Amino acid sequence: MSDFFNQVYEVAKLIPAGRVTSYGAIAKYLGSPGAARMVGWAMNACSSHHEFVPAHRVVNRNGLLTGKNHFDNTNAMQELLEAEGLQLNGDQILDFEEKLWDPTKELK
DNA sequence: AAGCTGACTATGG
DNA sequence: GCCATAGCCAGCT
Repeated sequence: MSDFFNQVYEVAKLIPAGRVTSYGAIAKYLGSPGAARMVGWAMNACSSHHEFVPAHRVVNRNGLLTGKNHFDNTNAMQELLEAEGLQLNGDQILDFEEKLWDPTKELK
């Protein structure tokens, strides 16, 4: 498996509970701004990773749960987020900017 | 082996 | 403000 995927997983696992980040933010942190799709792809392949990856804490730049379709149950993602203290309006994360955890700012 | 695909994003009409 | 287009790059068929 490529290092890119591993790095995506590594960053994803660093996201604190109750916080979220965007695909683009991770891609940028990994040095490939614009490769947000690869981050999403990495999430899709996270089942091949040996450890748990909190893919539900990664959403698109609008705070929309675009990847919920890829969970076993389409409610699983929002339920997990709500269980972590996030407020959701359907697929939309409320106060997204407050909850946003940007690796390029928080880590570095 | 070559092309298609995708859980994104930014930009232009 | 919504639709179309173009970069992005690794895995899958």
